[in-house]
Parts: sequence; structure tokens; C-alpha cells
Amino acid sequence: MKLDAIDRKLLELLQQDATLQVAELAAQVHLSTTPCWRRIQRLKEAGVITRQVALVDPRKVNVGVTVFVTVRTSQHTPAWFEHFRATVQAIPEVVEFYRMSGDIDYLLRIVVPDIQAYDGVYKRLTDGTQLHDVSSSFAMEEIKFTTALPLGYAS
Amino acid sequence: MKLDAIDRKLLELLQQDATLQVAELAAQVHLSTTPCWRRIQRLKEAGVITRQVALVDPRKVNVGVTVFVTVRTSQHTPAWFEHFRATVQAIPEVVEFYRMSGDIDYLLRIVVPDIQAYDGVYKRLTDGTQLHDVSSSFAMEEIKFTTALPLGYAS
DNA sequence: GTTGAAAAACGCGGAGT
DNA sequence: ACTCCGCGTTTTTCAAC
Repeated sequence: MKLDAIDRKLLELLQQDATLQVAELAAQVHLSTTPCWRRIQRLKEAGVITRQVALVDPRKVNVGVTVFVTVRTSQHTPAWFEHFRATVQAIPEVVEFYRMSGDIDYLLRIVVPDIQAYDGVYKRLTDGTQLHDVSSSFAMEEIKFTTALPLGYAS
Repeated sequence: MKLDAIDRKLLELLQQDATLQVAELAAQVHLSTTPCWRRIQRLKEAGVITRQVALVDPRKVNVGVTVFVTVRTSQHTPAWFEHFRATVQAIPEVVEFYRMSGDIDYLLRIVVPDIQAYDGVYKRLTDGTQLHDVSSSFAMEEIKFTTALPLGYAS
């Protein structure tokens, strides 16, 4: 889908604050409400905007500690991967999960209240799945975290 | 702030879909609209819900490649850190940025269209800041990504 | 793309259980 | 503390231009 400058501006605004009303968005892009509303609908239908969610303060729900876990494995069969994938999907503390290139096979971001709680997640993770070399790194400080993607590359 | 089972259920629902209307949320938690609406207000005022945003499909805006960058540095002065922090904040391709414990000092998640584009970001990152040992790992596949935090630890 | 208007949902209060 | 009621206001949504 082709995105012009107005679409990008709308996405930029909505990525920051999805509660902005259509009239306000319309003013910011110098349009009236109807075409502005239609553009937003188009962006949703095209799957550019996937969903609209509430963001929660991690510390307020007692998951202020984030842990990055790198995984290496010797098992590379599809069946093994599927099992591992399902295991990870079922653990709500895992908020990000990537298959990597290079010497590390998988990278996970996990949120927990403290290091003790992490031990529990670690056990759930490694229980039943053959994991070769699991390494955990703790984040001391979250300096930047945004769900807003850069729009400079959009065509 | 104290969160009971109903608050947690509301947060769970709103983390998945913030467009749900109050009447619908109220039905799901077996309440009428007024107290449900008030609970949501309370969660916002208390800062549990920080914001409401639109999520965008990375591939649809041409940033389908994510790169993890680990940084080690010899400079540990406050002035140096402030400079580094400001540099990173100004780069929209950097969507996450953590100060780590252990042998790695900083971890960044960066989104770009392709490896060539990453080179540009890399240059902006290292230009002007003394970085000792920068290592980049490319994600081949994003298997899980959620903004929904686990609520099982909330008190 | 614009204007205008119907339909819907929200904001917030009051009285009662 | 929640339910039910409700009305003014705002916002969404769909006409016709």
C-alpha cells in the first residue's frame, strides 16, 4: 500500500496517541474530518494499523525487571522448534521472542518482578525443551522504549 | 495502587484492544457502565495505564528488519552517558535502549528496512560517541511481540 | 475533497438498593 | 460501593454536493 505524506503524519500522530479525535487529527493534517476519517479506515483495513492498545506501566504491575535471554540449541528439527515456540508463547512473561542469525539462535525479552521470579520463568522455559547454552542478562535501566516505528522509510 | 481481580481483567482486555467500549468492558467484568468507567479513569489517573496508542505493522512501513546492538564502552562519565543517551534518543530507528548489568553495557533494538540502511544508523550511532566494541545481531524472524504485560504479579 | 446532519457513544450526575 | 436512569455534549458515520 502506498502511503503519502498525510498518511505518514496521521500514523505518526496515532502511534503517539490513539485517543486523538478525528477532528483534531484532521486539523493537524489540514483536512476536514471525513477524508481524514476515511484515510484512517484505509490504514486499518490495509493492515498498516494493526490494533489499538492500552500501554501499562511495568512497575505499576510489578514487572519492573527485564531480562534478555539468549539461547543456543543443538536441536534444529521443525518438531523441536514447534515445541519450543509453543512453550514460549504460553509464557506471558516473555514479551518478545526472535530467531536470530549468527552464533545465537534465539533471543527473548522477559519481564518479571525480581530475580527470584525470573528463576521460575527460567525453569518453565527450560523444562521439557532441550536448550544448549542459555544465557541471561539483566537490564538495569530502560532508557528508551517506544512502540512508534520510524516512518521515514515508508513508501 | 491496589489492583483487584476486576482491575486486572480490565487491564488485560485493554492491553489487547483499547477500542472496546465501556459498555462491553462492563459486561465482561459483570459490572454496569458507571463503576467500570470509573475504574478505568482511576487506572489512568494512577498512571497504571500510561497511554493508548496505535500499533503499526513494521513490514507495511518498510522496517521489517530488526537488529540488536550490544555496546561496550570504556567511558563511564556522566557527561559521556548523557551525550550517548541524547544521541540514541534522536535516532527514531532505535525503538528500545537498555543499560545492562554484566559484560555488556548497553543493548539497543533497532528497526530498519534492510542491512544497508542499518549501516547508516550504525554510523549515526557511533559518530561522535566513543564506543568500545559494538556488536550487531540480526533477527531472522519475530516469533512473538506483545505490548501486553503479564498481570499475575500485580498487587 | 466539503458541508451538514443523523446516530451512537461518552461524561457525569442524581436517586435508590 | 454498585445499579439504574437519563440528559447534554461530543464524536462517529453516512448522506448529498
